Order: sequence, then C-alpha cells, then structure tokens
Amino acid sequence: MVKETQNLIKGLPHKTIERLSQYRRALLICLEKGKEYIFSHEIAEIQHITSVQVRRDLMLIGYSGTLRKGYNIKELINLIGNIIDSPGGINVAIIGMGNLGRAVSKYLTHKRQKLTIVAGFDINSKKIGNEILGIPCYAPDEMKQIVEEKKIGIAIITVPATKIPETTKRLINAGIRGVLNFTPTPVVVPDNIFLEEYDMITSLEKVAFFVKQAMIEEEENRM
Amino acid sequence: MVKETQNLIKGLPHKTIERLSQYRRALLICLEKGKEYIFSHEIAEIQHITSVQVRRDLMLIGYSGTLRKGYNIKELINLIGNIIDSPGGINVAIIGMGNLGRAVSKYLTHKRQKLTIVAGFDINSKKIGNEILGIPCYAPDEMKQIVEEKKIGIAIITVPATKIPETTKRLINAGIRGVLNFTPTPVVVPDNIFLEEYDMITSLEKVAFFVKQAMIEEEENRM
DNA sequence: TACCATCTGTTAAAATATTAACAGGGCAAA
DNA sequence: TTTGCCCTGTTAATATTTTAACAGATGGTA
Ligand SMILES: NC(=O)c1ccc[n+]([C@@H]2O[C@H](COP(=O)([O-])OP(=O)(O)OC[C@H]3O[C@@H](n4cnc5c(N)ncnc54)[C@H](O)[C@@H]3O)[C@@H](O)[C@H]2O)c1
Ligand SMILES: NC(=O)c1ccc[n+]([C@@H]2O[C@H](COP(=O)([O-])OP(=O)(O)OC[C@H]3O[C@@H](n4cnc5c(N)ncnc54)[C@H](O)[C@@H]3O)[C@@H](O)[C@H]2O)c1
Repeated sequence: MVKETQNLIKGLPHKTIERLSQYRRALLICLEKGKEYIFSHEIAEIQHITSVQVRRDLMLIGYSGTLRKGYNIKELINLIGNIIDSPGGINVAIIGMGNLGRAVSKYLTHKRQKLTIVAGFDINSKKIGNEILGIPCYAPDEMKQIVEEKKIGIAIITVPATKIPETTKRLINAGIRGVLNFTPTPVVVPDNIFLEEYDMITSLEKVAFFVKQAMIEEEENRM
Repeated sequence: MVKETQNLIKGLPHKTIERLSQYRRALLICLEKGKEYIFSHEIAEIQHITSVQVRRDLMLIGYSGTLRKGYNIKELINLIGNIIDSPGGINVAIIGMGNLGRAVSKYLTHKRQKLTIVAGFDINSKKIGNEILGIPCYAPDEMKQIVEEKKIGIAIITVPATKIPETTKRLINAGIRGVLNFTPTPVVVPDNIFLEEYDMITSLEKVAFFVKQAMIEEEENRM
C-alpha cells in the first residue's frame, strides 16, 4: 500500500473502523446475493445509520463510488480488507476454554480468513493436550512459547474474573499485541498492547435503563 | 423517586449510563472487600478512565461525596440502582438456546437481582417443554403468550442470523420493550423498542486493525 | 495560626462524532 | 437539449463527549 493511503488510514476514527467492519459484513452478504453495486443509502438502511455517515466514512478511506450507480461492492470489500486486515493474517488465541470460550471458538472459526484461532489455553488438565472444536489446547504456562511459535497476535480472554491478574501477566510476558476481554473485570496492560473490553451486563443494564425510562414516560403521558 | 431527580436522570448521556453500570460492579467488589469509602481516582483507575470523568458522571446524577473521604460506596451503589434498576425488576428471555444462548444464560443467572431470566425460546423440539440450566424453554410460537404471562420486558437474541426476520416479528408482536441482539445481522424494530446491538467480530476486527497499525508504526520507526 | 496537600464540584475549553447543506455530475424523460 | 431527479463528495454546523482548569473545603502539620 502506498504511503499516502497509509497516512489517510492512520488517523481513522475508532467509530469509523467499527462501521467499516460492519459495512464489509453487509457487503459480503450482498455480494453473495449477486449484487454488484450498492448505494450509500442502502448500506445506511442495513446498519440503521444515515447515508451521510456512510459517504463520510468512505470519503475518509478515500474511496469513490460511481455516480448514479453507487459503490462497487467487490472493490469496496477489498479496500476495507486492505485497511483492516493484515496481509499475512493474525493468529488468535482463546484464554479459557469454558462455556463462553468454546462458544466464541465455534463462532469465529472460518468466519474471517485473516483471523485464525490457532490455540486455546486452559488449566483444566482434561483439556490440555487435546483438541477442542479442532483447536489445540495448552496449559497457561506454555503461553509464551506457544505465542511465539504460532505467532499469535491477539488473545481473547474468557477466564473466570478472578484469574484476570495472572492471565494478564502471562499475556504481557508472552508478547501479545492485542487483547479482547470478555470478562467483567477490567484488565491492565501497557500502552503498546491494544485493549478492547466488552461487558455483556453493561449492555443489558443499558437496555434495562432505557426500557425503564420509556415506561416512566408512558406513565407520565397517561396522566 | 422525586420528580426533580427523575428530570436529572432523563437526559443522562448513553456513555454515562454505561459507566454507571461499570462503576456499580466495581463498587460491589470493593464493598465485599470491606471498603466503605472510595475516591474518584480509585474508581477511575479500575475503569481505565480519568477521575474527572468519574466526578462528572456523579455530578450528573446529583451525588455528592464527602471531602477528603470520597464517596460512600453503599450509598452510591444504591443510587446507581435507583437510576438503572426498575423497582419491580425486569424479566428477560433468551431467544435461541444454542451455544451462546446457554453460555449467556449461565452467566447472567443470579448476577443481578433486578434482571431475571425467566424463559428461553428455541425451535429444537428436544428443548421445548424442558428446562435448560433451570430456565424453562418454549416454542417460538408461544412467545406472545409467555411474554405477557411472565411479564418479560427484554429479549436477548441468540438465534442463527438467518432467523432474525421471523424472530424480530415475533418479539414485536409479543410487545417486548427492549432488545439486546448478539447476532451479526442488524434487527429492525420500531422506535418504541430500545435496541442495543453487539457484534463480536467488529470488536475483534477493531483490535486487529490497531494491532496492524502498531506493527506498521514500529516498522517505520525502525527505518 | 498559617500553610500545604488533597480531594470534590463545576464551569470552560477542546476534541470527537454526527448531521445538515449544498455543489456538481449524469441519466432519463419530455 | 432541456429539465428534473437522484446520486456522490465535501464543507460547514451542530451535538456529544472528554479533558482542562480552578475555586472551595477540610484536615494535617509546622
Ligand atoms: N458465559 C457467558 O456468556 C459470559 C458472558 C460474558 C462474560 N463472561 C465471562 O467470561 C468468563 C468465562 O465465562 P464462562 O461462562 O465461560 O466460565 P467457565 O467457567 O465455563 O469457563 C472458564 C474456563 O477458564 C478456565 N480457566 C480457569 N483459570 C484459568 C487460567 N488461569 N488460565 C486459563 N484458563 C483458565 C477454566 O478451566 C474454564 O474452562 C467469566 O469471567 C465470565 O464472567 C461469560
Ligand atoms: N457462539 C458465539 O460465541 C457467538 C458470538 C457472537 C454471536 N453469535 C451469534 O449468535 C447466534 C447463535 O450462535 P450459536 O453459536 O449459539 O449458534 P447455535 O446454532 O448453537 O444456536 C442457535 C440456537 O437457536 C435455535 N433457533 C433456531 N431458529 C430459531 C428460531 N426461529 N427461534 C428460536 N430459536 C431458534 C437453534 O435451535 C439453536 O439452539 C448466531 O447468530 C451467531 O452469529 C454467536
């Protein structure tokens, strides 16, 4: 990729990155259906956002559509791939092959060519040394070695919350580059490791709050 | 709750709501450890944010701490509860008791007093009529009836992506108030239903993007 | 007592993110 | 070929969110 393009990409807003990932998924589905071109307002409708936002995002990545025809789906998919994906792909490990870890493994396997789950880690001796859902499983102590050997760049954390400190320590020591934490306990990593945390209960409580508010407002309007 | 407080709460930013949920969880852990008061900078550190942000959020909900002592943990937990929780609680249903649906069920059960999973829905005839992880399981066609009977307010969607249209239709018809969608396919619901969508692949691709960027920058710095 | 360090609460400023507004181009129908 | 419509691309305006700055209060300390 040319230097200029790389400069464009560098300052991309986090929100735009998230939306690009979502655009791509929507586009892949459209492509499968045999669609060749798509309008910004069509993408917008799928994603519940405005067409302006779509056009703005695409402007930011320097992609131009064809007037009156819209955007070439295949081209756009490739461009988003150039931005998000690493050319050689990135290998991923799941830390904690419990209920969530297994569900995630199953879900992610073969979903994205450029992201491959190549290892799981667990303390359960029945799991260590065996494959779970086709993924070889290792002991946490082997982490540094396996991460290096298999060139693992990203870890998804699904261990019990109490195991976060030791798990974090091992991941840092192993030289991991990015972490996605599904545990409700925030993890602490140095700046050079990219960290994304997601907590289901926060989402659920957010929904609960707005449902409550809607009910209160209805109540008020009735009076 | 007095009208005045309700007005304060009404315009609370989405981001503040999310953080309040997270503060509460952190506070509950502190309380368990026997801590009575906490400083804004302590909360901030746990959540990887700044203490200003914490104080600002607490200002928005009208809570005042004690100078030099910080915030009373028990009081704050209760206040956040008043804001987020509905007095009578809200019942929740899981739509699609597969890998993710079961993992979520297990995770959420007994995590929050005010949010109770009271039903699961699935098309698998082996599941219908039985309990899964203590949760009674019903056929999708029974949704309207069960939602009314059990006063279910929120649905968590974990069905295969292809089943989103029919599932959405049933949920709307059943009079659901809030939806948390874990499927990668965006759902379409009327405005009066609060919708939150979370997509794991987006999170993972976001991590992948920033890991890639960090590697490119390292590369550049070496030159 | 006077001073210092520390923490809260709030206002002001800055940074991000979204939306509005509109110029410009191309196709199609009249 | 002219008019109108419907797209894109971009700049300007607005809204939201975060951060900075600082006044005020309290308690410890010299
Ligand atoms: N289940 C869910 O849907 C869900 C949702 C959101 C968050 N979470 C969080 O994800 C985590 C896992 O949840 P779960 O339901 O899969 O629990 P689980 O008990 O089924 O799985 C945890 C797994 O981690 C393994 N483990 C324990 N210590 C370890 C260590 N030090 N290193 C590596 N592996 C270790 C255990 O052997 C087990 O297999 C929890 O922190 C939970 O809060 C779960
Ligand atoms: N597994 C994960 O970790 C994960 C992560 C993120 C998102 N997702 C998404 O969650 C969804 C479920 O994933 P999964 O791994 O649990 O799949 P799964 O196949 O294990 O579970 C799906 C369940 O839904 C049931 N079902 C099918 N049609 C239904 C209908 N019309 N009404 C009610 N139930 C119905 C099926 O019988 C099955 O039990 C998928 O859309 C997937 O994309 C999964």
